[in-house]
Amino acid sequence: MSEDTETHARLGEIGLTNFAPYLMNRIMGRYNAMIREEMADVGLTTPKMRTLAVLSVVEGPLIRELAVYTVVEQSTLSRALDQLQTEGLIRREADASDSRAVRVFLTDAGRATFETLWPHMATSAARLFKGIPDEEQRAFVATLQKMLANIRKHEI
Amino acid sequence: MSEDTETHARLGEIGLTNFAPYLMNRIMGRYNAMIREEMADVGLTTPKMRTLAVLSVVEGPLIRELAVYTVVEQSTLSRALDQLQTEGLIRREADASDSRAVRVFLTDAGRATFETLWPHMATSAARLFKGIPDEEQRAFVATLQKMLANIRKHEI
DNA sequence: GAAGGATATTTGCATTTGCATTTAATTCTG
DNA sequence: CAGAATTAAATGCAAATGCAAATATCCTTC
Repeated sequence: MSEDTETHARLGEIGLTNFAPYLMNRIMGRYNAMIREEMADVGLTTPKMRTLAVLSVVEGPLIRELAVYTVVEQSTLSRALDQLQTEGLIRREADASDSRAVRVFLTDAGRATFETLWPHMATSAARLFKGIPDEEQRAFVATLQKMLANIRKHEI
Repeated sequence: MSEDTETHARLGEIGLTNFAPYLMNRIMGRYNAMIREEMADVGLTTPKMRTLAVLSVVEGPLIRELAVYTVVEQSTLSRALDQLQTEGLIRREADASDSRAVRVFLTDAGRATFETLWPHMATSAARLFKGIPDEEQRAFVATLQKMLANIRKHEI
């Protein structure tokens, strides 16, 4: 099936505000900017903040897995981990069965730092959904999960 | 109303894959990466590609408006416009009533370039929604529009 | 109508980013 | 089991980014 020969409605016909990727970029652009401004005060960049968030939920992932979860380039992540390690918020640990691989863990200090961050993230997320009924929110998340399954490259 | 004292469910309780901002970042990370890889072949960066896309729909916006639409920092956009102008894809034009302001227009060459890009963008967008019924897609976009209204800082 | 403040864009500069490469270790194949 | 191919992570380096400052213009107010 050659997708090249498919015909698509023009963007002008759909309209920018009916084109889902446009809306999602606009929304996440603002959401991420809000979080970033708040985190900058505490000396955290987006990759560092996301690392803490994911590690609060996922125990000891490999660095390459963490790169997928955080949606951060592996080389960028590697450097973010250097900083977090220096600050004592995470620790790297060699994988038991594969000595190329490195697993990453939150330290107690890292977990404590994330606890102070999370309310800001949760508040921003709640603001996104203000005035949107629970049922609609659940349907929205369900659609997002299907979309991720459609597009993801990695099995995690 | 102090939001600082609100209590939020922990991220661990919600689960990463039920947290909408996480899902949206994962999805748009992959979507944007796919587009970026394809555009790199043609010498277009994300800011340049988005500029062409928005200009195909919005006639002669101010640069600061274009920055909002494209979700690109204004200084970054300014430099992207330099390149697009050099390549003959857009032109800047002084605003009639405010000589500080600059309006941006697609040239014929720019429009032609976008026409070749759009099928890729549309195909990637369609892939996101593969297997998702039309009705669900419409509901999803409607929710996105509400979310944008909730979070946007600018009146455009 | 002049001065002070606001706004639109560009530019200087230091930081961040990402691609490509390197290093190190593992797995596959004949 | 040797050697080739693959994989994980770190690093060198050029390019992209974003903040802050500069420049130019406009608006307000007295």
